Amino acid sequence: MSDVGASNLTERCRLAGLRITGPRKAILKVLEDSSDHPDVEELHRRVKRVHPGINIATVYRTLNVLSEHDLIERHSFDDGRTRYETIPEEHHDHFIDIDTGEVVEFVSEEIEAMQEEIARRHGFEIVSHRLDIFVRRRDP
Amino acid sequence: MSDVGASNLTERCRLAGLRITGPRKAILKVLEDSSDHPDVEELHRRVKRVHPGINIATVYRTLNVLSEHDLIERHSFDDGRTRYETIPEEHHDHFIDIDTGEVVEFVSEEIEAMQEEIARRHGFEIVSHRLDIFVRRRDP
DNA sequence: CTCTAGTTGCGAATGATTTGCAACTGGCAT
DNA sequence: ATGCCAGTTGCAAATCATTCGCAACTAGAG
Ligand SMILES: [Mn+2]
Ligand SMILES: [Mn+2]
Ligand SMILES: [Zn+2]
Ligand SMILES: [Zn+2]
Repeated sequence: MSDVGASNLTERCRLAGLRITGPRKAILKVLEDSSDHPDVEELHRRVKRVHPGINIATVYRTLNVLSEHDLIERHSFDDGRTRYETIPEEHHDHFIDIDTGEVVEFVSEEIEAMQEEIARRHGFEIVSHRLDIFVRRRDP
Repeated sequence: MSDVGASNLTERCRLAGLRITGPRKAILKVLEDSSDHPDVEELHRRVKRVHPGINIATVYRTLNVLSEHDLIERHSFDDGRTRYETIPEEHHDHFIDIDTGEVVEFVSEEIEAMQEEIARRHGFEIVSHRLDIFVRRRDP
């Protein structure tokens, strides 16, 4: 039970030639189960619940490996620690509520298209980008 | 001689109630004279040329004060160190050439407008944002 | 089952940035 | 001009997130 949706991330790891060890299984599961943007400490905390002995250095190393293989995404949001999320179905950018720290995702085909357009005008080819919009709830 | 263009930044500091000390004069001058996006070490190097005794902790502290008063802008660009630039006449975003590290500025009214639009749709008010586009020169 | 390169735990090392503290010094008030 | 004192500085030590060295494991190919 609970094995619904054969772990895509684990399969992708295998394809990337990564060993599927106990600590990694735990980390992958936590990543898949997370729908927010946790930092390393928080991921470590979550992973310990299923794999108590895990060391935070292992979490760091595994996240680096996963991110080098483009299996997860790394974010900054300017609060000093790096945050992570699984690669989404569809690319999105983020609103960060500066009052609550809440992160809200959004998609804008128009903005994406305009980026391509302006990059082309400058003779550049886009490799990646990040659009972080720091916001505050509208006074109603 | 060379005192052309009475230092706007210094005046803004005075208005903000900051003391204009020797070390600060030097830092402000370097910031005004820089048209790139130097990091703290580089700024420290440049400041030492006009004020040899300055300590890097002072540079850090001053940059923090200036940035808290919105007199300069802080950037990340994902290379581990924080970079700075004076607040520009007109807001702009950045291309970062991942091969050379070169930073190129651009302005897109359209993208700015779309951000406002989408933020409004989500019930947010934009406080600030950052759009960093990591690029590579087009194969000609 | 064996063997080995990949992985892990642990503690020490890094590197950027911050901080405690005593010694200075702008610049407003006499 | 002179004095005063909160803001500032230099220096060294402390933080904080992240990385690394290394010896002990172990996944998984053959
Ligand atoms: Mn996201
Ligand atoms: Mn710029
Ligand atoms: Zn985007
Ligand atoms: Zn912008």
